[in-house]
Amino acid sequence: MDVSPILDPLNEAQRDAVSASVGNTLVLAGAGSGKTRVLVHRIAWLLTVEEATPWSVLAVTFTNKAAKEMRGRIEELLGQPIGGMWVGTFHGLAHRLLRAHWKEAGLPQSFQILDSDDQFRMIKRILKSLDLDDAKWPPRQVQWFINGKKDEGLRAQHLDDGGDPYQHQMIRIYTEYQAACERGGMVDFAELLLRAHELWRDRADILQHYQARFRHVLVDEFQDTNAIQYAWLRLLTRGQDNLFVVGDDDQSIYGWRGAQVENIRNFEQNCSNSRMFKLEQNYRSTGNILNAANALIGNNPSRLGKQLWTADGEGDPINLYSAFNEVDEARFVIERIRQFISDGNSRSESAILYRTSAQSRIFEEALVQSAIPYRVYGGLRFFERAEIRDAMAYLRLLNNPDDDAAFERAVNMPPRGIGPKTVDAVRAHARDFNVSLWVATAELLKGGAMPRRAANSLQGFLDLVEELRIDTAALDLPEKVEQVLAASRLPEHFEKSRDGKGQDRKENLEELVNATRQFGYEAHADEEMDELSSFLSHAALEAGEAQGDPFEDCVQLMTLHSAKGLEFPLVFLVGVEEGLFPHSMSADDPERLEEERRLCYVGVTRAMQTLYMSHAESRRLHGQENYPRPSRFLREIPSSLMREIRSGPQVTQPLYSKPARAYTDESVGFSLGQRVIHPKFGEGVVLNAEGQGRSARVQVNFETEGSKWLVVAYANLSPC
DNA sequence: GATTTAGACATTTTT
DNA sequence: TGTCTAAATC
Repeated sequence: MDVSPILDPLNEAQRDAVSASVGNTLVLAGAGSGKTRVLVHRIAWLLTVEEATPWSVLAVTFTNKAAKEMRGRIEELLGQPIGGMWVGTFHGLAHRLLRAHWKEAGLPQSFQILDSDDQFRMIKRILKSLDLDDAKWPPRQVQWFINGKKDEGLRAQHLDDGGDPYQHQMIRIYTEYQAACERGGMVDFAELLLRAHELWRDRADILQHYQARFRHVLVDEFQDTNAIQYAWLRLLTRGQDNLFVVGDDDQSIYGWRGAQVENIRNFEQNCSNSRMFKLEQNYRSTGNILNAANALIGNNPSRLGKQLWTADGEGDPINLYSAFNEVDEARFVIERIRQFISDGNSRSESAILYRTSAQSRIFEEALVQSAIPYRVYGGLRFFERAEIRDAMAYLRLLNNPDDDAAFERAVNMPPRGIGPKTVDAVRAHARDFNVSLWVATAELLKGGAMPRRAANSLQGFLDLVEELRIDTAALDLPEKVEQVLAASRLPEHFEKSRDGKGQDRKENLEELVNATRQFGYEAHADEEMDELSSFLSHAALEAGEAQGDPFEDCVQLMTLHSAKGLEFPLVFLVGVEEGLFPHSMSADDPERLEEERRLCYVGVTRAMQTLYMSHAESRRLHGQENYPRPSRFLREIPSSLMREIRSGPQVTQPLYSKPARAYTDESVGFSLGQRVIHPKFGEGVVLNAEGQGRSARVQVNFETEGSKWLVVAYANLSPC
């Protein structure tokens, strides 16, 4: 058998991992070391050398994008489709299991997926029905609590309040929420995983079937698994030693949402007969960038340990820019990007990475001003748009009239004279008789106690949905959607709204028809669901691409979290300041501080050729002027790898933020932005000056001591 | 039922 | 300081 296409493109470490005998295997894959490649080639190896059938392979990822990429690359390598293989996200695969075993999982056959927004609204409704003030019990916090518990595999009945009234109330809300989900046949994201786990845990026969089927289980980004995902994998592979996982403990940046680094750190202790392979050769970045990354991450005490290296050259040093303030920082970055572009590079080869999404605004303004196209990652995605959700609500009602979330959304959208009072009456009836909003409406109308106007509107709504269901029953999906849209009158409603977005919204609705057509072309035949339910699940599980034309050549703006897995020739890591990065919310806890450092490591290793890091001496945050010190992460990178870029005095002038002011105040003797040294406080930058003669004072931002006002006559400052 | 205004609040996000 | 939500008003 010729295995050369599988092994030849690999380096030695990769080859060892790919060709390892079947057994529990951990591949510790550093940034840019060919992680996906190993996974893909390993599967190809199993299918050829180990003679595994596609049927016997399960490969799990976290995002739909990663799943799609993996499938595509395997098929490309093998030159044939891999039909029977299960490749998907944890949630997608759990969903598939639950569809196949809905009865055993205790779900109605027509169960619906509740996405985050539906879940949020559902929680708000529960709070209202429990008569709880949502100022005191913020729905976001409740959502966080419930999902957190589910991610740990805990149901409300497992929880103990320990006498704490806060916990007690949260558990009560959790209980009510779960009951409401069950009444409506709703399953939220975390519930998918939890149910799938319980299914296998409680039904030995079903578990055995899958254990017998999946002889090979592979996991991508293993450091991001949470407790329930891990438990699910352990059940499936129990006693089989067939778990092959790839990940990097140094890139674990989702601890805050339940990911457990311990899963990868303790892999060898937890799994029998396990081996570890380290991939340390990096194919992405220059030597200087890797050395910086290695030095930085070396400050984290608890690691599995690994050193990235490259066979290529050292490259340029890392550029460090100390901006006067955040405006100057943006100005500097955009200026460098402009140069980069005029040197003949494309805009999409450059990226601006920041810790918090609020930081994007100032860069966007500067880019707009320079007329440079850009794209911000992580906005609203297609199926999250209000108009799309409105239209989907009608489709959901066709599928299942008891879908309360859909009912609430559609009942007065477009407005048809069903106000909050009317809806409240329906809600009250639904609660009292423990029925869905749809049934409650029908009952109220039959009772005849409704005011005439409201009754007419409600009847009209019920009739509309009912007629649509009958009329479109035989149509295929795109036609169905087209007819539903027309009957809902949503397009007209958006069209006549004149907030400038009306046309866009109407076009998005047309795009929805396209999406259903596209969906029809893709293979979803193996599922035993009708086309509409299948599409609804798809919409919930895969929210689609974010806005923005991905084909246009744009400067890329994103948070460090969303940059994981990407690479760019030119990277700007901005706002590298204490309080912002590491973020003040993480500063007190050593574990979270380590995660911040890993985040910085992720950021640094995104850069292929050139990396700029910048911090500002002064930054406006929440309307307040701050004088942050440079981040400790900057000090953790050896200065021999860095090149400081000093701005000339002409650029220290804040461009638009402050009224023009003299640079050099002769009476003070120092200029703004100038670097000075103080015998006790060390080096710093002059931020501000006031007064004259003996009372003249300057504000200096010291690297170690922070910002201080000093009287020039006594301070013994000297330029440096 | 749309538009205006006041108030809260401000890590990171995929499914 | 800017954004988002909810109440208040036309």
